[in-house]
Amino acid sequence: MATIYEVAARAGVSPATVSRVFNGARVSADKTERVRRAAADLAFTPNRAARTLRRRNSEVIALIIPDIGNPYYTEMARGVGDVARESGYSVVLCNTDERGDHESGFLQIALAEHMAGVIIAPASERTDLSPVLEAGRAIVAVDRTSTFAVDGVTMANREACRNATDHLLEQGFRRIACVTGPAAVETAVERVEGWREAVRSTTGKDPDPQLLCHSTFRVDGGRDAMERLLTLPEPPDAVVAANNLMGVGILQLLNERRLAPPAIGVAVVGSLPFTTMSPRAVTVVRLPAREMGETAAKLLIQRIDGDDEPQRTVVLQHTVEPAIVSGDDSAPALTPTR
Amino acid sequence: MATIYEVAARAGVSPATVSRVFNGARVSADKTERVRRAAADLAFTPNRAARTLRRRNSEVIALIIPDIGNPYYTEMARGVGDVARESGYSVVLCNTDERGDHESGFLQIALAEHMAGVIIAPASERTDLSPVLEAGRAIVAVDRTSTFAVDGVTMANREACRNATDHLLEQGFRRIACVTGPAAVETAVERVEGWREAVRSTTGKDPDPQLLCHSTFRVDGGRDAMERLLTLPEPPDAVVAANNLMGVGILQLLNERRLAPPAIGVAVVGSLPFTTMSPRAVTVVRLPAREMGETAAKLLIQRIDGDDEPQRTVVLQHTVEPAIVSGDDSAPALTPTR
DNA sequence: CTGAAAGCGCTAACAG
DNA sequence: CTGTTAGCGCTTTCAG
Repeated sequence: MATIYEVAARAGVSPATVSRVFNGARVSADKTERVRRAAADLAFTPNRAARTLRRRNSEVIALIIPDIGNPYYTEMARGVGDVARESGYSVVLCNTDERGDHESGFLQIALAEHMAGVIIAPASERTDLSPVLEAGRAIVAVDRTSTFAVDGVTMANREACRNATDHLLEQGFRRIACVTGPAAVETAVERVEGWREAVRSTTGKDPDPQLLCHSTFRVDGGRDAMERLLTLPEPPDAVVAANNLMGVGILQLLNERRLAPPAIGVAVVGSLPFTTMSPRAVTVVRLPAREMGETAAKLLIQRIDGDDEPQRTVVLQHTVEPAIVSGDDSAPALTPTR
Repeated sequence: MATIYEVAARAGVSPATVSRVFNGARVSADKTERVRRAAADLAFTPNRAARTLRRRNSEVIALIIPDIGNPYYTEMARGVGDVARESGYSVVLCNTDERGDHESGFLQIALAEHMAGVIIAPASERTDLSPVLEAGRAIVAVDRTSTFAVDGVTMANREACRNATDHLLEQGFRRIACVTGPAAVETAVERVEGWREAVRSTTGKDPDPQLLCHSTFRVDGGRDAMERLLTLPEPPDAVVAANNLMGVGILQLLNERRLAPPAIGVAVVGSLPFTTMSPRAVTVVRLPAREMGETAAKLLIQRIDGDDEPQRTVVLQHTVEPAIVSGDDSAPALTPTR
């Protein structure tokens, strides 16, 4: 690892000039050329730790997500990565497993490493973002909002789940269960509201509380919840899954029990990326995860670049891919794989 | 962000003593206590850039993978993360999208940031790892080997695919296709060999070359390949997918064409984590991805800690979860979800 | 056990 | 446009 001094010596210029060449400051063509050549000869790469120390600012963005095993977040990560790379930032992915302690650990590290900014899907609405704010670092919340004053990018969760439920109602289902995530997670709660709204506005009354199941936002969570629902004295005739993974779990269990749709109505909020069944019997509400990542990254980079407009929140719109209950079953699947 | 000097002043000691307290060097109990208190009061966090600059070594490990959208790699990432965290390292995930240029970019960054080590699933056998080696940094290759002299952790790819194919043969299939990844990817090729071996040893002759399909290691790749295979004058009666995502694509297409197993035999090398079908009709060869990550992390940390034994390679064993062709179909699925 | 002091490699004034 | 110089915050000899 050659240093700027060795390059300077070899090129016959001062270290400052070398630094300037690598930072786009004005340097005569002649010296620029000599520096470039010397740097190439020595395989020089600027020492980022030194640069960060000096500038009190690095070129990396932390992306903190609750579940790296969920394709929804990895798709989002792709969006963040693409936009960030275009602007010269690297993204480091931090997986909290929905644990608050890991979350604050990563936040800590982001500050200690002087990272340029952080994009976080907070495990809780009350995740303490104040250290970041106080340090004057850029931050944007994705997927879930925060009680702290930060920019945000979210989905229209209530509407998404309402749309999903509406499709089930249109198909004639009347006893529709809702399987959602932990009550502490905002998206889980908002989606329940959408479900309740839809049922209420069609049937004129609140859904049976027994039909609401909280569980984890994972495959197991969906399985467990569905299992519980099936043991009800009066089981549901349809179910709406509040996230993709729960949808997978629900469908797995139903398949095992020989209850696959259309025997029972199923709608899922979120895409089923790696499903192997023809998804035509399931209503899927596609959430633009990648776009969410891109938007968050753009917002963050604007802030890093000094934008100090008032706090903003962007709400992204979903698209509904309705189940086909009857019709030409040999047509291609409606849900594109990628 | 308080500095070590402010903490020192508040505790009435020298900066060196503060440093010692935070690095586990011997300091009197009295001063240790005063330093701890002062640090807490000031919410002091050591500046990592400074520490890294000085020590020429950071506490982060780079994990470079070709496809963050593949659950196989995210499972592996979990394994790496868990082991690393236990030893006080943070892991940053770098997604190359199977692109050599991104790959070398990340390698560059890892060096420039003086990261403690890197774990890489090389996009190609010939990915240039020499800069890392020359810098004396620890490195281990996972999933795929390297022509460079580095430690490695891989799967028994040939055997895995051979086992998968054998199960198909045992079920009586005789015209078995193999759908695999790019010919440039080692795992893709090794798995083909396993297929060929199995076919040869049972039928006594080489498989029909038309039955071998190279494509991308993704869902689309599996779909495309399967589609091609079905147009053959003499289509296969079974197919072995060389990775999980291709397996998903193949099953999707077969479902759409109403050709789902057991109408056609299917075996997959790799788990089907988010599949919604009952997987009992499909032979799955489970690859211990998480364990691979854990092993790689342990190996890497040993090297970081100065171990200079000769180069090592660990080969992990898979487990076969055979398809159930006949029998009690209402039993639980054989493939656990998590 | 503790403090003083010298950098790690880079950038950013400040002169010239 | 270019060189000199003074640190960024931390660790680590080297004395004491």
